[in-house]
Amino acid sequence: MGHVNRDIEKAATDVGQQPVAIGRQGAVTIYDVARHAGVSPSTVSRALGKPGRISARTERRIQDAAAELGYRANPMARALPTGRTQTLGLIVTDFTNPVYFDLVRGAERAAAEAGYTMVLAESQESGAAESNAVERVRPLVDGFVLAAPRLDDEALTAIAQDTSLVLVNRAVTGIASVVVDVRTGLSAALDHLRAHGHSSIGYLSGPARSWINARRWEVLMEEAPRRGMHIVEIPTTEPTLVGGRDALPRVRAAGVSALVAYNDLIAIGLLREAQATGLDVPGDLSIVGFDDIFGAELVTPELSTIRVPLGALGEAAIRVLIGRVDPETHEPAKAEFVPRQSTGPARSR
Amino acid sequence: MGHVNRDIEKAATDVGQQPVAIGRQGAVTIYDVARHAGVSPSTVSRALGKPGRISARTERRIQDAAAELGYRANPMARALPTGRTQTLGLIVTDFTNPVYFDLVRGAERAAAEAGYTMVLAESQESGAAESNAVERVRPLVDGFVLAAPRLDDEALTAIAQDTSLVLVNRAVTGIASVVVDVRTGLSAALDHLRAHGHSSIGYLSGPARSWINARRWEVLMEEAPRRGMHIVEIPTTEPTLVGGRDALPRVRAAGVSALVAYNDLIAIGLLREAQATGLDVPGDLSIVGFDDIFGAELVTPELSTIRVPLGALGEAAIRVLIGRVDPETHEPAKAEFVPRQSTGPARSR
DNA sequence: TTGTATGCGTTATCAT
DNA sequence: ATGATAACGCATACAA
Repeated sequence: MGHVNRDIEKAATDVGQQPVAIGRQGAVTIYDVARHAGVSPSTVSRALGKPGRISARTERRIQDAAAELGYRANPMARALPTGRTQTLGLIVTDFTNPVYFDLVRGAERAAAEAGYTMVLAESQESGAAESNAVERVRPLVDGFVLAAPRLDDEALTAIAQDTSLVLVNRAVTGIASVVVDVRTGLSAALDHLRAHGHSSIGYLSGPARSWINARRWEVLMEEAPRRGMHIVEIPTTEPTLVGGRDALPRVRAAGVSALVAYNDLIAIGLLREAQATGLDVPGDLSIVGFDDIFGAELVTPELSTIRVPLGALGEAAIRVLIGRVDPETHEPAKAEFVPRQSTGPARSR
Repeated sequence: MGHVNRDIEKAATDVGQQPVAIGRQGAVTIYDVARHAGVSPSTVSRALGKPGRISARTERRIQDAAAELGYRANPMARALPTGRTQTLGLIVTDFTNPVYFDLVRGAERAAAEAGYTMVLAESQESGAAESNAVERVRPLVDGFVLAAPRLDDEALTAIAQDTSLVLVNRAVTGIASVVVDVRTGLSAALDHLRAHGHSSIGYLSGPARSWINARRWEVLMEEAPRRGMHIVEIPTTEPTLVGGRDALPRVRAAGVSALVAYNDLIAIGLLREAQATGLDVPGDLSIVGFDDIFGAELVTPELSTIRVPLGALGEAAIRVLIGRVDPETHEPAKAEFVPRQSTGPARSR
């Protein structure tokens, strides 16, 4: 699959030995810097650790020596006595789900800004794979973020007991979490649909084990009747394009004129399948997505959706994790309805 | 932004102390396991390290003890004597660029499969940010993958000198790299366009510093004339939707009937802008994208594009990095033309 | 086969 | 203000 030269790791000796990946063998240590600056290793450690506590003169000398020798601290060696790795973890269920793009970016930026490095893991579908990912990541981070975990409360609580953990889009008592307030967005969407004459709508639901799915449905159940609208839950097989596509028969059977989907993927899948079978969107069917992922405004008609500030969410999760933000006082970000072209007047039939 | 309870790190004592993220303080070590199993620490180390080299009986006993105590090796402590962290890095220019989704996933899977964990970093645009990312990641990984680096050959060579490095979509003498063969895909696209009567086409180019951009243009320059087609390079401001959108005036001025874009983002940006100004695609303009990202078949008309096997590419990069695959013998993956709806007969005008 | 001793690079606790 | 020294948890060379 690749080509071109193979990287040869230069051994300490001149004879090339292991062509394998090796950390850094001839790295310069604080001992080298100490010798070069004519001080003791511990002084070097202090000078580079907290620039306040030693004489300005020797501090300069040490910094110069470090720069000259190209000294870079060994994070592993540092982690041993301190117990902190300056590394944070992020575990998502599916990389290729566009929902996570901005979340990952937001998290990575916040982490980098605070001097942390991100380790990333994917937990596929199952709780088992999620457990694996957790166990693999846990030992080498100072804490981690779990996005939309499928693990149950008990398992999560156990994890949080000896590792700092922040949940995204999932609330468990006793565990820090960052969630989005979807009520305003959902309400706006319902108002919009009602204004267009829709009185009976369907909710294309997400995974049964998903906390936010339950939350969204819950809010819908409260807000729709309040507006004199009927609402039914229409299950999907998976929260993807094909899940949306496969739901069309059930949607037609349900006889609703408008839909709110668990996410944009489902919404788009349904939209395209509906068009493929000759339905007009929004003429015959109004569709509202959720998340506002990349691609939502690429489809024709552009997808009306409830935008979730994913980037901000990822950022917030990291901030909470490193203690820069008190989750108690900070108020939840709000999802916002974005009307586009996939919603319109209900056709009387 | 968040809410709900704050995670409290349980100190070794019963009195809660630091509410901050701390690695793992009361962790069980090989000493605990050794005591529990009635052997020496080194025996434990061996039993857990290479299950072959000690008596089967004591090995069992040790494994049981480890399991009972919930022992998990400390990667940092292990990394110190061995010099290897069992961690691999991946640096991309932009997380939210859909091109990387599959690349990241492929890489993460290959890494996980081989027992490695991935650390991820984003290098924004500039070479400076890329350097930062490299320096931040480098010390804690056994090696890393750099996707479409903006750094110059010299800088890359310097990095590769003391860290294992694999380049994706960039070739530098002396550094391992994984690239895709675009000639077949490009040729197929040109054949397709010529068959539809296009004789003059434009190439919407990517970043000037991009190696693959140069490569693609090069191949186009060879293959188009060979088919009796004219080809012109049409620069874009950035490899994004807006870059494609902004290129429309130049496209019209160039008077070409078909375009090949540096990537799908540019292609889609142009496609939508063309439609917005009343042009018909493919009636007035045929457009071919590059990469086949998520979203390429979401637009109307669906985008014809040259598919790059990103997932396989990420996987291959990791395999090369950990030495599972010899980049010399493995032959490059081939890009493949995927005709869809954005290409069609040239309208005589 | 198993135990003992030493070192990995750094921070932290003592002295000085 | 600075220097010696002991951990941190694990791997390994050597001894038994």
